[in-house]
Amino acid sequence: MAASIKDVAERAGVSIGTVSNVLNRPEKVAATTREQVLAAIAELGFVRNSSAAQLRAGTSRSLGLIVLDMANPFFQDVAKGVEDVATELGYALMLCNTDERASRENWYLQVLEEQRVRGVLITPVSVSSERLDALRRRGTPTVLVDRHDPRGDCCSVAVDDIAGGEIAGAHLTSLGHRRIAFVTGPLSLRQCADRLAGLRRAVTAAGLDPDRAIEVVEAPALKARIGYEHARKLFESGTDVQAAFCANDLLALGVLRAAVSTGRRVPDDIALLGYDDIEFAADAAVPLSSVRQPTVQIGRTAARLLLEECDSPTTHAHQQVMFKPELVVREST
Amino acid sequence: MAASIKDVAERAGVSIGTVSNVLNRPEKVAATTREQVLAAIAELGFVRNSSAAQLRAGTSRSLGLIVLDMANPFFQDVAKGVEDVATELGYALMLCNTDERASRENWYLQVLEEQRVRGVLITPVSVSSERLDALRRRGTPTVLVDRHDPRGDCCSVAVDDIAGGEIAGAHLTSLGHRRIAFVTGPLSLRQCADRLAGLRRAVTAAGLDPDRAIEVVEAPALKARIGYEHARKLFESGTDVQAAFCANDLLALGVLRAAVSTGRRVPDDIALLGYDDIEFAADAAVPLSSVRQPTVQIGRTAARLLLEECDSPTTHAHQQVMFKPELVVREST
DNA sequence: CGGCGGGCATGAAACGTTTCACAACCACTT
DNA sequence: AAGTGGTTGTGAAACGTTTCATGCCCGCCG
Repeated sequence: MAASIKDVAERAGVSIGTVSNVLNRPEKVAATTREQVLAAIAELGFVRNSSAAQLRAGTSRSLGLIVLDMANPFFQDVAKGVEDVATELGYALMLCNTDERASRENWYLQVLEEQRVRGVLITPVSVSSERLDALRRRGTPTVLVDRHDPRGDCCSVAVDDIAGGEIAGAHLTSLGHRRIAFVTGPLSLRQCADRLAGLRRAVTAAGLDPDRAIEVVEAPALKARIGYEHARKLFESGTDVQAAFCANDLLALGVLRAAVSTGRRVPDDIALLGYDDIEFAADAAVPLSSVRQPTVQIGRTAARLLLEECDSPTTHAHQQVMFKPELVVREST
Repeated sequence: MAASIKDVAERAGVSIGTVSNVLNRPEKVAATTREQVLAAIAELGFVRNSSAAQLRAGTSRSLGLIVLDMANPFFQDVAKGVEDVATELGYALMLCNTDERASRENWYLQVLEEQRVRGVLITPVSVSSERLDALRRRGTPTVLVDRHDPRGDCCSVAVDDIAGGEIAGAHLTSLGHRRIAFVTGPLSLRQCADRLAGLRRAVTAAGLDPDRAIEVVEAPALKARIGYEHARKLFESGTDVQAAFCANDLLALGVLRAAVSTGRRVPDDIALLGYDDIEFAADAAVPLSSVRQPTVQIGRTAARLLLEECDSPTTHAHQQVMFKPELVVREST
């Protein structure tokens, strides 16, 4: 069906090898020959078959990125960072969405390994994955994103959530707040637990008793709707909290809605601090203060670590990169 | 390096063909032989090389999806729909982000064609693309997403934006509003122009003069920040508009912020109607009424059309599917 | 007993590249 | 005239599958 390199060779009246050279090392072939070959390529609409190229080369020029949820702004930004670096270096990116399902993660790992991708960036569904270990064992470089590798047998890029919680707590206590709600998703998520730990540390450092200063509101998901419902219940209970620190911006936006709908003014009646600094945080009805993670940079760094390992697998030493988050103050605190 | 089918064959003491049969038609192989082969596969950690399989088969089991911007919730939902259908049928998805740059679009089209993907779903950067036409001419099925193909030589799935504008206009006029602001992105975008056309039609149908009833506020981008700035200017000018229809939800959220910050009450002082019904619309400080597009269904439909064309290229007839949007009323109107 | 058919396994060809050792040619130098 | 070196081009092998014609073995029927 499609024209092959052989058809091009015949048409241009040269050998197959020469066509291949025009494609891969044009400077090695005489200008006139090259012209003829290029003309033949154009006439036939030839497009290189990368399966054949890969088969022969034994390696592809593509990366896999497996994330938990592409609807999550965090992963979008990470993906953007990865994509930037990848396209810059001529790698194609296979973007894979697990929806937090282990079965899909395994399926994608299988597909990527069959495709012989050069490397894989992944935020695994659970801490340990047999298939992932197998992939690594067989020699495909792997980088963990937003996860820390306890065993140090691959690179990882994460953000220090304890530090993030601490920054948040320091900010709120320095504004004089003595009763702080921590609105969070399931504390079984490391992220949430760490942010709480950091908050407690900061509150303690400010000379308060964390058990009395912090009121934990644990919600079942990190969504705006859920934040709204829980905050509403909290407000209607006649709470005395002066500030709410939320485990992510969506929760915070939900809390903001609850505040507006119960007639509270932000930040006068209640201060509000989010986490992630999603793009929309700055444009909320009351622009939201937030703890920003360097998401795009996480992606870029992860991609660079991966490609470094691909390029020099022997000299490469695994690194555990840990970024520090940063406070962005707007009108809600 | 990696174990090949040949290694497996040796280890299991069978021929290469038999291993291939175990992989592809297990029922054709005697149970005991199959066991041995499977054992050998497990021991060696064999993973099929899909480049070789593809090369031989001449066709791959993957699709390409090229979108303008993965940060846009519209495309996220579309992608989800496509992914659902694709994985269900065992196809892998290559997700490609052009960032609205033609150069990237061309690069991705090249990569996808080299990979011999089975088909391509695309929202092209511009109306006509030489590379895209070439791809189609060479026999790769193509479906346009959120675009209408004027020439009818491929399938397309889009949404009727004129109808959307009309629904919006009918809703607002039925609420008694006589002066309506249309806050929009560049009118050079078909989407925006169509929605305005629909709005004018509805206003006319309500017995009003569209030139006097509608105040067009054309902003340079469909972003919350921009919506805030333009709405603020509008409000401070002492306008008499009673309602604002926004070309997308992000603009509407910006307008909401402007309303809140200038002390206007929504919907009493000003009614607000968005477009797209992004997930967050329901959880804004004032839950936003919006015109919903069936995004996930667009993705599913597009994928199904594509796979249908792949499966029966001869009998397939191109279809131009056009969905109608739907009004979702919440508290902002 | 001879022949036949079904169930399984085999071996080789083919897919479209890349790569590499080698050949052909030319221009110089000795 | 022979040798040297450099520039271009050639042809065949190899990559790991799938597929298909072929062959083998066994049991059954006549």
